[in-house]
Amino acid sequence: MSRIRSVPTLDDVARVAGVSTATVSRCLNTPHRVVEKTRTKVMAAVEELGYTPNFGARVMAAKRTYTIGAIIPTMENAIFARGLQAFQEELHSHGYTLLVSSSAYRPDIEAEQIRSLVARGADGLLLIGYCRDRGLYAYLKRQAIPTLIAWAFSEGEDLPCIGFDNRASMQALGEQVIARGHRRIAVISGVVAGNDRAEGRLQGIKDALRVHGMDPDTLPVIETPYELDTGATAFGQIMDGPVRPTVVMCGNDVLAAGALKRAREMGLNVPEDVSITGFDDIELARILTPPLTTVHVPHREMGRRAAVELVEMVERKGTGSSVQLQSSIRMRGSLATPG
Amino acid sequence: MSRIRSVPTLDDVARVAGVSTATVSRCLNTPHRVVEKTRTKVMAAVEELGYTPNFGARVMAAKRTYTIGAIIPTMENAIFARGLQAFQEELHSHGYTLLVSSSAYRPDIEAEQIRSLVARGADGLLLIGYCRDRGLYAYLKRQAIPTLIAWAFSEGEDLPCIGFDNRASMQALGEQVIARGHRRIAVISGVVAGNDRAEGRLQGIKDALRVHGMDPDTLPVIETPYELDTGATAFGQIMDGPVRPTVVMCGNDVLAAGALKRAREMGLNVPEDVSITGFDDIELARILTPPLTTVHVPHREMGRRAAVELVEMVERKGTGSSVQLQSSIRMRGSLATPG
DNA sequence: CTGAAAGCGCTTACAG
DNA sequence: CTGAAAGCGCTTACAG
Repeated sequence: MSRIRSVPTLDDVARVAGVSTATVSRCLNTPHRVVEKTRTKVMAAVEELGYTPNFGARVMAAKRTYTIGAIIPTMENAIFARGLQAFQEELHSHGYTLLVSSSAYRPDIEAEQIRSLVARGADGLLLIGYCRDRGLYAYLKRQAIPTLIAWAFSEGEDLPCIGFDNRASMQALGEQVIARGHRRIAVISGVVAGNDRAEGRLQGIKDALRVHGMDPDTLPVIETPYELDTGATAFGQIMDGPVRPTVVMCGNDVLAAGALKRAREMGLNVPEDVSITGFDDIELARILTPPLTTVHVPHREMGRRAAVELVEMVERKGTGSSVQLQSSIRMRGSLATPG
Repeated sequence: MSRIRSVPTLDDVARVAGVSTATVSRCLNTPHRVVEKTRTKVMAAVEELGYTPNFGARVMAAKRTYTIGAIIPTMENAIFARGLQAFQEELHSHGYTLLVSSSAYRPDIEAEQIRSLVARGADGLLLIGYCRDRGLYAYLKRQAIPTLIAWAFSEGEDLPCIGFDNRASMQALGEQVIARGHRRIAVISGVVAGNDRAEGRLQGIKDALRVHGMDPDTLPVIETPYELDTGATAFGQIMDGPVRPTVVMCGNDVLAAGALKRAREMGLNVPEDVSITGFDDIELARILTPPLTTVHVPHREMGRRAAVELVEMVERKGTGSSVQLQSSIRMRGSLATPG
């Protein structure tokens, strides 16, 4: 069969340079172990042929890809964007390439993507949150692939994590809300099933109620995907209900932005008629009118440290250690004392 | 490298199942060509060992990855997020996996990532816009890797593209602005160097001026990266200048949002004191106060069709055809007739 | 410093 | 339907 010689191989380079493939390989990977004269010759051949190493072959022979895989629930809103960008920048400075996939919050797709990334020889993996099938963890363990969990912090898990305490953070915000005199509180939560961050945030609000002697079981909660429109719809439902709350606490800033939008459409003034709070402090929060009271999360810091930690795990073959970051409350115009 | 030893290979499966590696491979890739009984036996062994094919080896032997690579300039703001999500969904329905990298608008990083994705055996590539080194195009051609350009439309290029005419779209908006009576126009543009979309949009505004007999050379333009804060800063500079414009046209919605924010901080009312326009119609545009007049781009449609087109190119080995999509203007509260 | 050769884990004509 | 074997393109002990 006639071979199409359009893509040059190591062999071609070796032939053109008049050396062995071993020498070419050395020129590319450990240039200091080849004498200058040979190296010059080889590099000229590389240049002439426009040679690029075949990654698959390289991975197979060397068992090392300098690739880190990350799977995030969504690319659509800005929740993960900032942190991921910092993650990538830090990885890049250590010589690693980041490959990203988004699972659309679907566990089955996430599982598929994990396997795909592992099979592609990812040296390490970044995953969001803890909630997933036990089998998947067993798989990761068997493949012995360094894995770090981000955007969540929890003691006593098998895998190291880097993040903050979603529950305690939201509780702190809840207590501030109550301290300002709010008693009729409603919640627009993210979908809790399979999402430990959303679950934690919801529980945090309930914790705050308990602390103040209120009954968490009567708290009105609407669960909905993290989208502007669903946030708007949920807000409408709540405000059309029999008992209007004085504050609507949202599971994240995107939901809160949707709520704010609907409030405006309904002719309600925020915060005079109703207060609204968010979570994450994405850029959006500062440019809304009024700006959003929310929980600030150190996204960039989290991304950067996740990269440092994961590279450490990959290179030192260590098990990694968990890092807890602090969140903080940003008081802005969308929260006031109830009128 | 204890990791390597513990991961089961095709050989292990073959041994456990008592068949040849060829048969195991067939069970995995072309199951209908293996009798049921053998297949059951093999699949049991696969299950028992928790076998996952080594991707590198597979790529090398089969020359096919069912992977599409995409490199976008940024993940930080929502410009590409929606379209990319649709791209991924459509690819997934065709059995392909998407791998994404972000170049931070840096040509050197983009080049590196293109080579990395190609070396990793990507079956096809999605790139944003046309501006890049000729050598890179030569490389892609030599590697014979199907490549589609998105977010831009231009006739007579080597590679097929899917997108809209950035220049004509912005011209249309510019003409509307002028038709409303604006004569003192200022522009906050994205960085034009290496960004044909930003360049096209800027030219579009100048085209509009020409059509109305105005001099494009006296148009005040500030070029700045696509960020909220830079948009805000640029807006401040413009409004602190000697001649205040009646309208500030921005290169995209993110810049416009920043401008709007600074306007508020300066105590200026939009659109009474000054009008502001954007481009892209990302979600943000609708929730700002006032909502943004902008150019609507069919992001999801673009992403979806890009996927269809690229899969076609990969599977039919065709050269692909270009698709031009229509943008449209969204008139909202941020634009009014000058007071 | 350099080369011959084994091996990485898979797929796929080619026989049987 | 199934197996033996060549080959994909690279890396890396092992010799020399």
